[in-house]
Amino acid sequence: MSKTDIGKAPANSNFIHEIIDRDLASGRYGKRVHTRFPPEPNGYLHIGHAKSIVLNFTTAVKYGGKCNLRFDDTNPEKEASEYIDSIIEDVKWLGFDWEDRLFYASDYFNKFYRYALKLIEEGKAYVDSSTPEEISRMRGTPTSPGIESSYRDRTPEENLALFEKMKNGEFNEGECVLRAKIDMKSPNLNLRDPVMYRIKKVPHPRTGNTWCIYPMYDWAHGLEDSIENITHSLCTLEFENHRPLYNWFLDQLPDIPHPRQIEFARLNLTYTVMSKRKLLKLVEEGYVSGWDDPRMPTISGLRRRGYTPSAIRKFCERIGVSKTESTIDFALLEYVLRDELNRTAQRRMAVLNPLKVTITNYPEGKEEWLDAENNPEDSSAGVRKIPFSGVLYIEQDDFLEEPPKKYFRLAPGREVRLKHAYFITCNNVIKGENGQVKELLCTYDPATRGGEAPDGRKVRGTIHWVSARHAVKTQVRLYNSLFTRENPLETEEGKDFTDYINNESLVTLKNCRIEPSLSEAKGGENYQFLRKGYFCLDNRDTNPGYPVFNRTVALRDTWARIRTNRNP
RNA sequence: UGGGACGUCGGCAAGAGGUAAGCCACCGGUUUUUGGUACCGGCAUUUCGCAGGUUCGAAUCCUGCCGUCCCAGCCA
Repeated sequence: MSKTDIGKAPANSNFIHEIIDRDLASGRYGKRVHTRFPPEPNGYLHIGHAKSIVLNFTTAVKYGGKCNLRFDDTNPEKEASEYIDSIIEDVKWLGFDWEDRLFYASDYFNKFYRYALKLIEEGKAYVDSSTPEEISRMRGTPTSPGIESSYRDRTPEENLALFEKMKNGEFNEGECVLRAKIDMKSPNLNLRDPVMYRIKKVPHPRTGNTWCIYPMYDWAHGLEDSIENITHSLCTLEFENHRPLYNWFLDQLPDIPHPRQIEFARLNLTYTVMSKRKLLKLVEEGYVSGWDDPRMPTISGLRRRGYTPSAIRKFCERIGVSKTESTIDFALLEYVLRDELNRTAQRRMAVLNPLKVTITNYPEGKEEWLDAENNPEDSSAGVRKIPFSGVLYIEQDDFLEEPPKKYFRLAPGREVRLKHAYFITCNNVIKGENGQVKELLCTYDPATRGGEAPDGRKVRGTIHWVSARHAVKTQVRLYNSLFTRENPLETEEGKDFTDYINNESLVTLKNCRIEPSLSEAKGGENYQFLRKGYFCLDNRDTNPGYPVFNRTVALRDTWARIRTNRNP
């Protein structure tokens, strides 16, 4: 799907769209649909966020509406502009356009403040001078009601004065908070006089030292939505319990728009973790090289790994939107990716674990340049020339001295096709001191140039190769799942998710050989290394003369499956 | 001894009283100069968490159970 297709094809309906359909029919929001993606800039975006981004933006497109990008920057302790920059980059990279609607909750701090004043004046909010511990204790538990603070009955005048002092920095952090006066006996803990403002004498990335009181999520979020005239505020399931509070705050301000909050299930994927806290731990404790480590489920990690924005979008549309907590099989993500790359990625030949092959009957010093199609799925991709000579490398896996049944590749006395080149037959095996295969002596059939035998004889196996003299030495990184468990959070006694990190999640091969055309590979482009998988240049670690490739995803490997099924 | 939500194939997910879509995974097979791709076939019928009930007819409606998740931040 190209960027211009966004929102045109998807539109698999879901329960949220049904709600919107009804709102549209009833004219509830003036026939408008306006959504928003509201990240907190306290970490990097991951594929779970992509689900929300895709949902919000494509929903807007489907209904001819708009979608804002809004930073929910209400907690300067955790937030940083580094994160703002990365989030902007990632949403853009995913292919979405918020036009001129990039907003920040912090831009509304003044409005929030004035609305708070209004609630105080109406006796609906009060300054509580209890300690955090007292407030926590008085909140009660899920099964027992809370008790009212002794400060709950302060007069509006008193509260106004106190709140003013809070704003002016006349109190220390933790000395007091502004609370909504709702119901300490509510079975919903969120309604037990929730905190609206707390004191934080911390500079804010955007407002600097202007404020030392910062609004809490519940107080801020509905107002942000209302100020931006959002119609449908989509969020994840854990905010379901907050919806009554979202509505309560807006009900106290009857003159401003009141969006509808709808909750959906967040994305979980097998063999990875998705919480910012856990991803941060992986980064900080060095389990991965950074937020953009290609093993990370972050947008930046997937990008570096070679995932395309369109594959991520397609994936997000495929998984559906519901309220059922679910875990998507990572294989589905890989399927969607392969499905795209198969159609778009040019083919190249690369030998990951080289085994030398000498063609004994090939004229000394001769070389020839053969035609190779760039993509059998797309003839417009054209052809390229690849060099052939008397000394080649093939994959170590593609030769077996004692081949098992159904093994179609090279073996002593056996003939195979070198893709795009010739049939070769293995005559001799040269071994090293430890008995390891060092080199193969083969003969080629000059009549099979291009890979077809004029006498019509067939070979079962076709393998890839590179010309030793022409090949470029390179590093290839094979990535596997970050964890060995489908659900790394399901831990045994005394263990945590980091105990299940897959020590084969990164396998670095330093002696690979690629066909010469690959030395012109560009970052951000995907190539299929024939019979191996899809790879892309690692822009960060590539050195002049020594390219580094990341394996984006392997090809399906039926032979590997046969093997494991045979001896499990 | 609370409140809010959710239970349809191994994983997602349609389904809205008329007799269980689709996709991934998995298993067979065909084609193939990639053991890739493509294509064909199989994969929920005493079956929709369980048990009752209503109905000519129930995954859909009613009742009661069971299971899972969320909530006691001055995080979002």
